[in-house]
Amino acid sequence: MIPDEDIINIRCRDCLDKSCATAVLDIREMDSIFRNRYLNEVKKGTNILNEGSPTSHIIYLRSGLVKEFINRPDNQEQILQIILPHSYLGLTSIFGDKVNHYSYTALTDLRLCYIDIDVFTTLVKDNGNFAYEILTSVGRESLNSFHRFIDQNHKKIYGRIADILIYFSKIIFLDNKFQIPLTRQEIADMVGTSRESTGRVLAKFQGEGIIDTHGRNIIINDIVKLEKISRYG
Amino acid sequence: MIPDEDIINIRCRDCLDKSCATAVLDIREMDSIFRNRYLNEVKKGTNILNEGSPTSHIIYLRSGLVKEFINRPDNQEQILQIILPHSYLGLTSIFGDKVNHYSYTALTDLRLCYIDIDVFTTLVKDNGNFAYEILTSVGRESLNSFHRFIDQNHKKIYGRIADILIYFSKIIFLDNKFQIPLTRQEIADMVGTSRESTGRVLAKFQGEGIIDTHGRNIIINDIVKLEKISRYG
DNA sequence: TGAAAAATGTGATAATTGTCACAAAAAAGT
DNA sequence: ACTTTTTTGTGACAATTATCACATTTTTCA
Repeated sequence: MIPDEDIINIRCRDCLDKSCATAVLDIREMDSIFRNRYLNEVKKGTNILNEGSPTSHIIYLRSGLVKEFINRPDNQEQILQIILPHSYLGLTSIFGDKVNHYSYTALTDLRLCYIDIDVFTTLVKDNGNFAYEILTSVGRESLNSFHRFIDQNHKKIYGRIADILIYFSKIIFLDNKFQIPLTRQEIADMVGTSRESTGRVLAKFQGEGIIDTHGRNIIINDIVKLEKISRYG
Repeated sequence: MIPDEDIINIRCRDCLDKSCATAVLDIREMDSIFRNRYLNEVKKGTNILNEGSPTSHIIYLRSGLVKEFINRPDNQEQILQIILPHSYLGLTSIFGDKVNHYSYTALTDLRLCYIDIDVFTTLVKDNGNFAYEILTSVGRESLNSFHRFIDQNHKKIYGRIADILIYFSKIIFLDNKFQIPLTRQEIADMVGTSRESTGRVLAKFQGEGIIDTHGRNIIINDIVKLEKISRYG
């Protein structure tokens, strides 16, 4: 897909989608990103990165939603998180062994910026404030994922599914009504249960009036009850 | 416990226990750490940090073993990892909200260095190479924990316990014979099962000749079989 | 060394959830 | 609009593992 001319030509310094971290860069530094970045638009469903591949670019998500996952030996997926716009994909993997440790797939149409890894590294080394911002976001991101994961780990499936619903409502869509960008299988892959169990739990929630579902359309009627289930279920 | 005079007085630049990251600091910078660090020796079993407490110092583990864990609402522990000497405790938590997200307890007697967080932050901001090294180690550390956790998540208890045994043998003690610094309950807390199940699995492994156990003393006789169990169990 | 506290073993039972194959429904593509 | 592919629902059954209370062993500490 070929981006519009004006989206191609907008400079990083003028870009409304730029990351928090880049705010600490000076204009010269922003321009160095601009000269070395490559803009790409990508269709829903496209595979963006595969775990194990070498990292040549930092990928910045300007718009759209991305699922981050790993392939397990029993060829099931483990979905780690849904990535929101204005974040980098897999920052954690980038430093160190320069190999991508996670895979990424577009859940919606996306707009991506590819930034050369050497340019990015140079910025980190030359601008301590930028380094600090990146460090902060790596830390926060990994804590978030980790906590979510640990939380889930000791819950039964009702609690896990409740968690997912709350996650999409409160973190991804900021609405009690949304269209979940995942199949039942993928929801299952996110919480580590089976497709069938996932469907059964959603049906049960529906039956109890906690949610309404028609396929991927979900309305949360009773968030309080859902939170109770998340806590004790 | 009061450290020996010569251990108190050794400067960071001369310290044999210093971290890889500090290797990129110049002497002036190392001395700034030295002037602002506080050495502490701590007995086995001591609580070093509690999740939720504000971060005032970076803690560097010079010697000993530490368990990193979080307290779950059902007041069980979830042990995240065993921390080896020459690493910082909870680097991930330090940037961002300046709150400790994990708790730490000494599994053996320890020697710790407390470094003022502002001094540390200044170094990160002033020395890009140092920032890069820290970034690398935060990334690597969080990937490691995360991977271990995900791996465990879809395994049955035999596989999980096998994992733990391999972990202690290959990563912590580098020996097929070791004294595990955890109770059965703690092993259970690490893999997310019950104390009873943990004991039963270890007894079973013993019965099959895969390991020998007398209390905390463990000898791994058949690492190959253990790895097979880890993979398929 | 002896008493108290902590850690571990035991066995039966119950709860949770994955699994299977197939039908039905929905979505995608032409 | 129609075919093909993908996704979802269903119900019975089996496997896994937590739970319980108590006995026993080991460790800790005075």
